Amino acid sequence: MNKAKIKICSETAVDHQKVRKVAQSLPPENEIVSLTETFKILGDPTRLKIVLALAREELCVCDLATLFSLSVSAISHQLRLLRGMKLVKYRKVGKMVYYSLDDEHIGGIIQLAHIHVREIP
Amino acid sequence: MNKAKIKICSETAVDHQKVRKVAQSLPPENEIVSLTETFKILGDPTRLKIVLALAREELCVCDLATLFSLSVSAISHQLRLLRGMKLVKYRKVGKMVYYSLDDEHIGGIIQLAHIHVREIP
DNA sequence: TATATGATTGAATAATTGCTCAAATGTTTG
DNA sequence: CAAACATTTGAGCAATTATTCAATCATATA
Repeated sequence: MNKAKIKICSETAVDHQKVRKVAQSLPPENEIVSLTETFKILGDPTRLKIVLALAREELCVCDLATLFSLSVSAISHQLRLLRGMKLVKYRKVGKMVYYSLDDEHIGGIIQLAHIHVREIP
Repeated sequence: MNKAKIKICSETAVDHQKVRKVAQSLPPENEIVSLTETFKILGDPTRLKIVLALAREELCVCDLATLFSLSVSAISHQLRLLRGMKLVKYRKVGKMVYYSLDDEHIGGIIQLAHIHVREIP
């Protein structure tokens, strides 16, 4: 019931056939939203750095805070988001919590994007 | 001169050797920022849909507005950002402006992320 | 030339977000 | 048990942002 035709442009400007064809070829809305959530979580320097660091070494919250000169709280907040997206896992050892990457794909996605940005100049 | 040691955690908690090692292995700051900009621009449903649509067909602003039931203005604003990132190119034909994808990598990045989100359940 | 139309732009607004600060948890150890 | 410490959490705040609205630009055509 959301598919009602809303008139946005004059009929002459819109190529309805093309529009319909493209509409059918797009992924479903829920997949698009999941995709954007994946990209969004990598779209912040702090979080991306955390992911890159954890891809190399298992680190505790203090290590990450020191590494990026940020407060422990700020790191912890971001780790919570990364946990929510199941991108990182953790291991408790006494008071300390060691985080590491928990995703096989994210590394490849970042690597591909890295190739991309290197070619931009 | 920004490397000054800021004390964040007690010395015992931080594994300075590991931190130093990871710090050296990370990409330079400017590349990280470029990476986040790439991910950020894909991290919005409207923009991602535009990119996905333009990857399939060359479309005018009205086509896109109709396709996603959004105002021409909203689409145009987003297209401006995509132009700024050189992800789309355009072709003027009279009053109309036809947009299409202008990047070889973005498709692969989205495709890889798509595989990722499909495996999440 | 005047009008209509596709597109762009700038200002305004509401929503989101990343960080700080303060307080709370959980665990170790004196 | 109390103090210290690593971490988490929630509230608050400043900055960013996606959309709308109104105005403007550019082109076609009547």
